[in-house]
Amino acid sequence: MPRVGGEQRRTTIVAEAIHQFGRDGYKGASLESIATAVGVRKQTLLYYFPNKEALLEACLQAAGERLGSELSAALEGKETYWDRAEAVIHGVFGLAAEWPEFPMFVREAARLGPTAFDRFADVLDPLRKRAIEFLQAGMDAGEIRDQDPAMLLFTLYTAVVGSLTEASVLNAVVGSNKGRASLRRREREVLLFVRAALRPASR
Amino acid sequence: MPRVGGEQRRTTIVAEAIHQFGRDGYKGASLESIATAVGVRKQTLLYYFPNKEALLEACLQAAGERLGSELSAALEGKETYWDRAEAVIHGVFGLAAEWPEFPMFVREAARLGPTAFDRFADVLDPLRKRAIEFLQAGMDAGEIRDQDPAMLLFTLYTAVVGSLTEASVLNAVVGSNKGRASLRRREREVLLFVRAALRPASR
DNA sequence: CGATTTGTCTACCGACCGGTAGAGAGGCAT
DNA sequence: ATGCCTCTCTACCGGTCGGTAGACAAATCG
Repeated sequence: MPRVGGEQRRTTIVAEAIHQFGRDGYKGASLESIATAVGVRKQTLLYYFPNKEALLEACLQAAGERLGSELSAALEGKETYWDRAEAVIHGVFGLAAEWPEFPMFVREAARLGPTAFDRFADVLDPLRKRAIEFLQAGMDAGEIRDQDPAMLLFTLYTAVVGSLTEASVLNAVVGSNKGRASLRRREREVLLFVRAALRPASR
Repeated sequence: MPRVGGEQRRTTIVAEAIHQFGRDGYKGASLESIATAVGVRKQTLLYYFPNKEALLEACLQAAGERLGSELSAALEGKETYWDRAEAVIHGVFGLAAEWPEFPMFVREAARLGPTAFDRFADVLDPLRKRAIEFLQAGMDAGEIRDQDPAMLLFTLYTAVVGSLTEASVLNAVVGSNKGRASLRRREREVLLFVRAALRPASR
């Protein structure tokens, strides 16, 4: 009976839960299989989290914080409009490379409805606000094509997350999407796409 | 005991199953609840489809055929590059307007893995091939920014489906996403975005 | 009209899932 | 050493799910 103890157990359980919630969906992932993967009995898991929903909320919180710190670090020192946009996209793709289940988990969180998703989005709200201000400023300066900045941010989100999560579609449309090479290719494609979409009408 | 009989029962069951698979996911939707919604017992449903997976396959087939015929009709008579691209996007948004669970079901199908998704994609393969040829021709003619046509098609897919399915994200980023007005707004945004992304570098 | 096919039902089963109750083992402070 | 707190476990429960067996009625056909 290995006694790993409090906080560490908690975080490994959350990490595994994010993995399985992302892979199998909230309903599809069972407490039993999450516990087994961690090397512990289901009841041990229920000692740390009173029920499945509480575990989900901990996962949402943790995922939000992780993405937030990742993006904050990526934005460090980036000044121009394009540098910052590229840093965000590159940061998300980097996170996806080392943690493939993360994008799938975020999408599952969105699927579960606004109540669940807000738990994730609230952590990122400062970044969201900054992003919208930044896009608006870029438009005012004529560096970015004029449009609704919030809708633009949403469209950018769907393009990035979509290209990270729709592996089956990629397979059907393009073929061969395994491994890091495909990920890099998709990142490049999204970067080109976004650059083209941000570019003002006449430059 | 109303005896609706063969084919009609089948199609109403498939329609309801697409609805619930899209809303609750494949695992989350139970045969019981699908049957009840149709107004029939679970065992009647199992009379038409030997098991849950067979029901899913019928749904994938039906969804593919429906989308295929929708898009074929939308493309009728459209000649220019932009007209055709716009017709496809407008067609998909139109289908989403009258059948809100359809995009969610497609995304769920993609989540279930390539095996399941291919059942849906195979029906659309002729359209996929035509789309890639069309994009390539547009690039050769200098009407569309030069890039990998297959990857471009994938990115367009993610932008359209994402903006139709990520309602929770839209809510968190923009606020107010209920009703047809929001759908029209998203269609307009996707159209602008895609137009900007397709536009050649110098015009 | 009787037989067969088609469609719907009741009854039930084994597996699994989320969650409860509570025992017991190691670490820590007194 | 004793007692307490933290952590992990075994045992079990009620509910749900996918699926089987088979009765039975309506439609169809000879």
